[in-house]
Amino acid sequence: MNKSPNTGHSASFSFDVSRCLICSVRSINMCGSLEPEELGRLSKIARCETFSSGEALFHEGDANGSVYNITDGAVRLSTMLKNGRRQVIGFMFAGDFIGFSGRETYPWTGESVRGAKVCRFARNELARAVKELPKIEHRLLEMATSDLSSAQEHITMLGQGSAAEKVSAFLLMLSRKAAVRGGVDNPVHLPMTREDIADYLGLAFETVSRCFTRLENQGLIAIESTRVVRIKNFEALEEYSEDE
Amino acid sequence: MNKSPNTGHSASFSFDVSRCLICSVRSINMCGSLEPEELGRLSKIARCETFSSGEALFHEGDANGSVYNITDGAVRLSTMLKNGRRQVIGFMFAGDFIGFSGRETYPWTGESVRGAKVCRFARNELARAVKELPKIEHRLLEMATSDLSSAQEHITMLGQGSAAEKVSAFLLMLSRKAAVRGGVDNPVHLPMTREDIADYLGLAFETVSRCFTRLENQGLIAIESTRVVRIKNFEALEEYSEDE
DNA sequence: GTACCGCGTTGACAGGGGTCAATTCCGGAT
DNA sequence: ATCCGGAATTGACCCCTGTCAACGCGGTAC
Repeated sequence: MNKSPNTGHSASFSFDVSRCLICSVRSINMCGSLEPEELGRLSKIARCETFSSGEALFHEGDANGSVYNITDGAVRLSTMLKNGRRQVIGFMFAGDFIGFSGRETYPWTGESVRGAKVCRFARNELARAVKELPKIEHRLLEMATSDLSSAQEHITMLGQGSAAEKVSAFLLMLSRKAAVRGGVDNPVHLPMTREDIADYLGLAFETVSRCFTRLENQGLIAIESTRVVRIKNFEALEEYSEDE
Repeated sequence: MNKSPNTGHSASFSFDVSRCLICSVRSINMCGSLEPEELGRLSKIARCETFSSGEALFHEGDANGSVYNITDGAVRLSTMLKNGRRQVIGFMFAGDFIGFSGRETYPWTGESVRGAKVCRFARNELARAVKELPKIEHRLLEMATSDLSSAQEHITMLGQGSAAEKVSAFLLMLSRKAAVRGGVDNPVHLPMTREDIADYLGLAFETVSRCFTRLENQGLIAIESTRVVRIKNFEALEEYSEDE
């Protein structure tokens, strides 16, 4: 049930500002608020790291020492409950920021899903940079506000509707998020397993699987492969996920 | 099902800084970061308002013009779904801030629960004040981060466990929140209805009612009155709400 | 005091989804 | 190409919880 292999090793190296200037997700993340010369200040304390499939960036309960900008791939945030069940709090993609937590230890475990690249900052070093560049704080507030909206959508997804409605809403959300970061929105790519989706939606993984099959039989989606789903009827799927 | 009477009228008046200095929740809200002389700048743009039971502060879809500091009572944030169901996003109490949303319109309806007092700020005026007093932005980021933690707890509550586990977790959360804002933690006061709790936890209100009865029969709580519940066995209730 | 109405409780029943189990599929390694 | 193990699918069954319904309680207005 618990599965954080933490195998392999992550490469880690700092880099100069030129790498930041060509960063494909800069405009939508924390650094987007800065001028090129200000970016230099940040790039000095950034460390680039690569995580292989399933590898943990940090574990729930570890000292909360770093924050992360995801530049490629996907990261799953989850928390283990006393009863052995797992709740997936969210999936973070390129452009997302991980680290909004005031606690001394991480409240969740962050694991790469089929590989991820990140920019890591030591908390205290970022705090120092923020004092020199208050713009960053403004941008961080915008991003925290956006995360809060996502969490509230997640709440609505969990609280309301049948299993099929939840799965429909999940597919539409992934499609929308892919579009926001400049990807293709229709053949939806699912880097995570059925069990990951189930733990995100508060369902059993068998139920998630059954819902995919049912949605396909009803002609709303086409399962091109296990991890690629084409939405054939957006309106019907949206009606199906009759939320908000 | 839809119930936003919006009856009665709210008193509204601005006030001088002396009211702020004696504000009982100042230390835990947005204004807590400011020195008395800085507080004067904020107090100039604050408007004090009182809402009677069930009255709406604002409706989902209204122009997002104001933000609120709650100084007394409780406010319910909720969203209506296409299928006619309602999801309660959260209950906000004295010291809490309402307004973390970057959208042009409110994504939820805010209604007082058995009366509430608030400090209202026009969004654009607050934004101007923030530019002069960047400390406020720092404090707002802390508060948004805290809200995000609450939302993630809510997600865990919704995704995992039986109805009784959810209700147990809810009672413990209310107890904890009351303690944080300086109230009594044990006879837990419930300003909201069973239906409000149900819509918060993604349950039917009959199920919530049955859970209360069952927890009482098992000796974990005592229902002193409909809106007052005494926790008789914290450990057992925590074990029961076997989350996190 | 009394009548009323919203809120809460309790009961009966049916269905959705969790659980357990067997089988198939797919992707990566040899 | 073949093998292997984890992931996904599908089936059977039962329990939890949603739904519908009736009833009781408590506070408010008159």
